[in-house]
Amino acid sequence: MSGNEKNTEKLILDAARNIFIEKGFDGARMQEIADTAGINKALLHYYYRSKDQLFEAVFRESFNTFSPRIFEIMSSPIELSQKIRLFIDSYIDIILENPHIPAFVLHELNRNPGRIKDLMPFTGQTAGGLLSALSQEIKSAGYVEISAQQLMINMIGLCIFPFIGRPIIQPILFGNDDNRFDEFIQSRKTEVTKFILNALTKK
Amino acid sequence: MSGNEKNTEKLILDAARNIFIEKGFDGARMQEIADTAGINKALLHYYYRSKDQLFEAVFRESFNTFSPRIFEIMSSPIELSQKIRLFIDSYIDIILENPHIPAFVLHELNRNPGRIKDLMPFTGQTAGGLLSALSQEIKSAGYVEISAQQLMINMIGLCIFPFIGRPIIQPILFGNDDNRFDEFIQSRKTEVTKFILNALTKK
DNA sequence: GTCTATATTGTGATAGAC
DNA sequence: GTCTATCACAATATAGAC
Repeated sequence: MSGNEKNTEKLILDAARNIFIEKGFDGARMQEIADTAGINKALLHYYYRSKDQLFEAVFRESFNTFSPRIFEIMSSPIELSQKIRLFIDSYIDIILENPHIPAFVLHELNRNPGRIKDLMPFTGQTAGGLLSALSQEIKSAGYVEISAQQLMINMIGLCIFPFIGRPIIQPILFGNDDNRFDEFIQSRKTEVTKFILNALTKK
Repeated sequence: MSGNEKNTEKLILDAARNIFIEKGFDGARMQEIADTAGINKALLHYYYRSKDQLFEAVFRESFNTFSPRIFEIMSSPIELSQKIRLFIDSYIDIILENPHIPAFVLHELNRNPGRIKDLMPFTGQTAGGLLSALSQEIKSAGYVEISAQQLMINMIGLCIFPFIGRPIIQPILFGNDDNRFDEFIQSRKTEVTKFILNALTKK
């Protein structure tokens, strides 16, 4: 344990995060991670025995960027319409800070669906309770009939999709203009919130 | 050109499609494609000079599974509410027939965003006209104020997300039970259509 | 802890016989 | 058109000096 250990480990993790998230596990190269971190391959293997272990660290971290906050907000004791506003707002904020993580996590889970089981002990238990609670809140609020599952998927999908789909959305809908896409994203918080709340309101 | 050429080419393309869509470009191996096709690597390179060219064929095909149909439906001269119903219905049908293509195409476009330009000559031109037409239809129908872009993204996102997110959605929301997820997807057509039409209706 | 050098295996691609 | 054999290089991982 020399004085540089913590620092080097952070350099490695930062580099690994960038490379893995950009290229995925299969596209990432240990050499490139080492170069980005400003060290050599051997030192990578000194800190993390294998590419798999290094990836595992990055993937876990990425996964946890999103899930805890979701559960936290959805289980807070506030009125449903406010909860939805807060959820959309916070969720899009988190994505804006980590715009490439959703595509990364979803791709890696599709590549290896079994991986989710390692991350579930927390996630799985909490979900059941949250959903039945949400289901009650929907009824109490006098909203239209919709299952808690459908509503959750709608909310998350509406927030995430523009980012996952950016490489196809931007060129087709906004041309090469980054600014027009950014404006689109900026207005998304308001637009998605309006859209969802209106969809839930009886006529 | 022997009698088997067409047949072999189809074997190769079928195998390549399966492997590339399952594992992505970086995860796919020419050896595995050859094995799946029941031939050897050399023959792969005889039909497609390189892995890139073989991938290109598969990717183009996958991309075109979705985009033409979208434009076709959205430019058909029917009433907007019917158009939306038809769109959701057809779009989810297409995904059900090719459930892994959306994740595949979006991942490969994120891995190499420049690639979209090769596929745009058709796509790009048509989009502009469709969007301004859609914008008019939204106003004429007396719906809430929403841009054509926001509406399109909402419709596509609500259809696609459950499939891209399946590896995380199913375990968390429905446990290991495939049937409960299938039921969920089955009801999605109706649910998404209701959700969107209600969101568009003034109160 | 960090480096250089190297072992070992994997992988895309081609040569050449049939 | 199809095969076997092989090349050339890329990539993960380790050995061993400092």
